[in-house]
This record gives sequence, C-alpha cells and structure tokens, in this order.
Amino acid sequence: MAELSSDVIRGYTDTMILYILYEKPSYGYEIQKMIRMITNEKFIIKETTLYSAFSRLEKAGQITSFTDMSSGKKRTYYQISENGKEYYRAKCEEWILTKEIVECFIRGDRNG
Amino acid sequence: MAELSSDVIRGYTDTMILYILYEKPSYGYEIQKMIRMITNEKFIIKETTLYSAFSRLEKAGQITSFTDMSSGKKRTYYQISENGKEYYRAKCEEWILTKEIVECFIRGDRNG
DNA sequence: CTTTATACTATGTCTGTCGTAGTATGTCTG
DNA sequence: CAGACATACTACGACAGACATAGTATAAAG
Repeated sequence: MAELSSDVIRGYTDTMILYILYEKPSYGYEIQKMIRMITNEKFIIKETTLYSAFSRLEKAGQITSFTDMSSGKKRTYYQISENGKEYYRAKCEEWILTKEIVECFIRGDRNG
Repeated sequence: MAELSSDVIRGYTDTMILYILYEKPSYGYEIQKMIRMITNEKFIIKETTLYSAFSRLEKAGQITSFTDMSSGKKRTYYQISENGKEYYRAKCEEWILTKEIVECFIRGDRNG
C-alpha cells in the first residue's frame, strides 16, 4: 500500500470534520476515531491537526463549541453552524472540480 | 463556478509537471500554457509555484535540465528521469487511494 | 497501583503556495 | 522606430496547514 502524502488531504480535513458534525455534535477524540473507522483505517488524522482545525473552524464561525461534564471527563463538543453547513456543501461542489482537474494528469497505462 | 482553493491541488502540481514531461522535455512557460489548456482554463498554475516545483523536482532527481538557445531566447528545458517516471506512477496509484478517502466524506444529497 | 485510554493544550518547525517585484529579450503594431 | 505586449525567467518574503514533540490531567481496567 502506497503511503499517503498528507499534503493531498490538506484542504479536506475541515470537510471531514464538518461531515461528521453534520450528523451530530461531537468532540476531538470521537471525531478522530470516526475518521479512522469511516476510512477503514486508511486515514488517521493527527491530534494536533484535528485540534488546530477546530480552532480555525470556530474562528471562522463554521462550528460552535460547548462543554460537557456528564461523562465525568470534561469534554469540548463542537456543533456545526448554518455557515458551516454551507461551507461543507461548497467543498463538496469543489471536490468535483478538483477531481476533474487532477484526473487530467493521471494515467493508469504507463508501465514502461 | 466555485473558486478552486489551491490548497487542494497542493501535492499534485509535481504530478502535473511530470505528466507533461513524460511526453517530451519542455520549459516553464510552455508547461504553464499546457496546464491551462489541458484543464480547459480551469487551473492556471502560478509562475512562482511552477519554478519552485522545478528546483524541488531537480533536487530530488526526478527531472534534469539543459539550456537551449535555438529560439533566440535562452530557455531552460526540463526532462523527466527514470526516477521521476517512477514517482509519477506512484502518484497515480496514490491518487486512487486519496480519492477513496476523500469521497468517504463527500455527500451530494445535502440540500437543507 | 500502574498501565492504558481518554481528552486535551502549547510551542515550534517545515513545506508548498503565492504575492510582489524586478530583469531581460523577442515580436508586433502604428 | 517607439512603445506595448509576450516570453522566460529569478529573488525575496509572507503565510497557512500539517505535524513533531512534549506535557497536563482524569478515568477505567487489571
């Protein structure tokens, strides 16, 4: 299996997070595990990448946060905003274009 | 048309260049125009991005360069190496995986 | 009672992209 | 023949996102 250069995913980590939050509010550790599961262990997001994405998204008003203590442990939950939903949908649109562009330069038939 | 954030393509500019050089040696200005054409004006690579990619690729041994004066103007041509061909093919493989991962998080059916 | 899992925060580095600017030559147009 | 425009670069610096490293702190499990 080829190692995945994370530069490629760069620009789509926010989308991954928003995809998960679109369903229900969640928090760092859970989101990390969900990304692992969803991608069938093919992609494991780094903690630092994840938490820096949270602050970026919150600053941009795409998510909001609240604290929950009911599990005994203090957790910061994140919730997607209308803004964030719009942004997510825009990213999905953009993906189509991205794919189109990149695939102009991909060949499967070059073996020598 | 959604504006394409170049962060997305990041990690695939090298692939674009190598794709073009896989056919024949070429130089900066021509490669830039070819990328425009191939993507049907959908992607226009910045000069600085292009030339910094050249030095990166050359340093990594994926391309080699030679100077040509026959057009009257001095031009630096780049040529793909065996190394570069291998790298290109690996990137094509990787793209399949990348697509798979990103598409886990893309939905076309979220309109409200 | 120690390991393991959970749930983060802080700090700094690195890489690729891009803005801005400048150099220099060739070609076209009035 | 002058000035604009296309060609073909180089230099420098800024910035954002990913990540390495490290550390804090609590809860659950054996």
